[in-house]
Amino acid sequence: MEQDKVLQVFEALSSTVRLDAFRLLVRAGGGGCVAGEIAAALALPPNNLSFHLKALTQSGLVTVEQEGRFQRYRANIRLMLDTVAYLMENCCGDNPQACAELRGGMFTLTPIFESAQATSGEDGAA
Amino acid sequence: MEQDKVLQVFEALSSTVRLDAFRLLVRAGGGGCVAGEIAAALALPPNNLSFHLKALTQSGLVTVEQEGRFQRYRANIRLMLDTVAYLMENCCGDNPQACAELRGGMFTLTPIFESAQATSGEDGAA
DNA sequence: TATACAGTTCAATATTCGTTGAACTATCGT
DNA sequence: ACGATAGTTCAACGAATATTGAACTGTATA
Repeated sequence: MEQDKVLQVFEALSSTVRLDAFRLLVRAGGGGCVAGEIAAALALPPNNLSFHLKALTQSGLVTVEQEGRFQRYRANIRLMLDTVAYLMENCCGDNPQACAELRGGMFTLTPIFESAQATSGEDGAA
Repeated sequence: MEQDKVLQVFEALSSTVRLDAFRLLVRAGGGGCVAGEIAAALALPPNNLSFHLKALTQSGLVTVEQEGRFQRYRANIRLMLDTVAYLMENCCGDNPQACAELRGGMFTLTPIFESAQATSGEDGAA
């Protein structure tokens, strides 16, 4: 995963309306939501929502699919998890014990690392 | 976890220098880094770094501890994971099977939910 | 084809953010 | 106490962001 992409993701999530919209789509799951549903849920004028949805889409955090005259948006959970994996790369210099301590035993991140590095193939993988 | 806090976290991570600084601190683990080390690693003037470190600190993503005339910064991994948990709340309407599909089988998030809801005690948990 | 509906695009404005240089505070070594 | 080191704070300027209203594109329906 490139840093530019990661920055776009974080910037996308650093606005109230985009954060709300994304969380709504996360809750909606694979079914996603149509733009109008999001606008209603967030009580936003359509042009403003469109602006934010565009940012979310360009970041890759959401996908759009046309459905008649509707636009159906869906959360890209995978990208979000890849982003977290990017943040955690070489956490604690890859010392698992020190890392567990720092996390307060929250949950093991190892599966994230493995998956992320296998799929996004970071830098040295090639 | 409150939305305001989450927004601060994402805004903190949506700048190149803050993202770099945070990742450096993640790699450094519990030992953290002194401001000068970060400035050297990132090739930034101290006043500019100070500006960004302040934002990171205010978001809670990093902590500071004075050490003689140095300031030692450490990543708050826990907050970052809590933030991810906030994003994933009620993912796919809490349908684990649909959720696993959406994630592309990346890794199970259940431990995140449990931990996050147990500690931050969100809204409907009670 | 004409009308309504669903969303997007555009221009303008106000606000916020990031960088720079200068001055400042606090600590260490002598 | 003095100078040097480590960092922070402040003011100012340019760049980027968010919101609004108006006009626009495309799809459905009569």
